[in-house]
Amino acid sequence: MAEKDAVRECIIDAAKKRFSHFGYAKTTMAEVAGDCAMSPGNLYRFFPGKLDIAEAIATEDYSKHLEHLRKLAVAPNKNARERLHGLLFEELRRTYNKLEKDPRALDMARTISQERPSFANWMLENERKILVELMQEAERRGEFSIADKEFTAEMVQSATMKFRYPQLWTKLTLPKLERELEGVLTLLIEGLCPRAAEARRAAIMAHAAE
Amino acid sequence: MAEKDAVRECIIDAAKKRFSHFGYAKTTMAEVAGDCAMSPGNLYRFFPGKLDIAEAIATEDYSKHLEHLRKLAVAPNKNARERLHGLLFEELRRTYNKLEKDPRALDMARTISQERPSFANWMLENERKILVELMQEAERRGEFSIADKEFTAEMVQSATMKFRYPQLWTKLTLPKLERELEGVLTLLIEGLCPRAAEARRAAIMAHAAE
DNA sequence: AGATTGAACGGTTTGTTGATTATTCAGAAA
DNA sequence: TTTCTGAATAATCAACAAACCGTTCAATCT
Repeated sequence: MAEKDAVRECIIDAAKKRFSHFGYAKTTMAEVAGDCAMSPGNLYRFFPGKLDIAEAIATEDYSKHLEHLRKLAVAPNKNARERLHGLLFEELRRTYNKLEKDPRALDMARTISQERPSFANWMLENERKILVELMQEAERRGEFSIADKEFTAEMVQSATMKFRYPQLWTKLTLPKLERELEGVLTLLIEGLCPRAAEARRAAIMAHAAE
Repeated sequence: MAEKDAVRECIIDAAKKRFSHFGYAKTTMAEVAGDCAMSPGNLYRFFPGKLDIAEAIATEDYSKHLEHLRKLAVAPNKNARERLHGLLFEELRRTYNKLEKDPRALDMARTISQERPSFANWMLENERKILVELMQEAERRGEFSIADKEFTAEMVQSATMKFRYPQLWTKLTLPKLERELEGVLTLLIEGLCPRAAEARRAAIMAHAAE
């Protein structure tokens, strides 16, 4: 079984290299098999298909990212706004940098989420869970008190959708995107009503004074 | 000159019928010219090109919509939240219905905003102006008091982007979209901070009592 | 038997050719 | 002269064939 895992790893490694160098579409199963000194047919004893290799690569990478996000969501030395800021900005920057460093990654990402909508959904769900964790932590600390956290998390995702899909960026630079995300974040935290903001500031000061 | 305008109108009418019946791509300039009893070459004395005919049709239709939105933005018998609600929901419903009634409209819309990004930009700008009007009216009535209205309008558009692009709806039904927009709207108005919502309610009651 | 191969199959992509169409413009019509 | 035409042009599209590639599986090897 350890042997089998090693072979899986070899396949993933070879595919990772070829996908990022030539792109998902331009990489053939025969090539990946060749890199691992096996026949194309044999790949199918380890993965159901080409897309599953890509999914495995994406999952591996994404899991690390998720753990990072989870830490940001409950960082002890930051208040709720700072934690949400950290979360959303980390996600924007990761996507932006990945895209800039390797434009081929976009093709692969698009193929996966087109062919396997459940995968894209799973990512959103994970991030939503982290948002819920953030809000629970905020409640524990008396920062926010949100009745339906799951629903609110969904709404936060909806409102920040623009920053998750590079197709919607239309040649915007990272600083412009960051400025816009900062604005949306402020709106989400404080709302449009001005007295709300005043009340919030008062609440923070009261909390700091005690 | 009145003569010329009549011919323009004839061309627009003929194109409108053909575009909505057969689609933008499947309609030829020769056909539109034939409908107006003229040669294809002659169309170019009235419009620089095919896309400009489509743009004229879209502009005409959109202008009516804009006027409607403008009325909603300053409706005297509604408070700021209701006006914003009316605005955003009207926009969502218009897009949804237009799309459901005539899926060909999407092709034309996509072609225009792909080939003429400035047109899509112009529409966003117009709607942003209306949002600013709404906020100015709100300030006049003591409902909101927003420092940088232009920027805030941009942020509201950013946060509600999902509801403006059918490509992002992924098989969602209108009721689901409306429920989601309602949630985002609440978030935008009240913010995540709970004391803000309380303060807002208090402010409304104080305003009603005076 | 279980693991592995590689030829065979069917679906997709690619490349090519012919037709269609937006646009132009020299000249006919008014 | 001004208005309009319709053939000419160049660009795009559609259709078809060939090549390619993911996937399967009967045959081979260990």
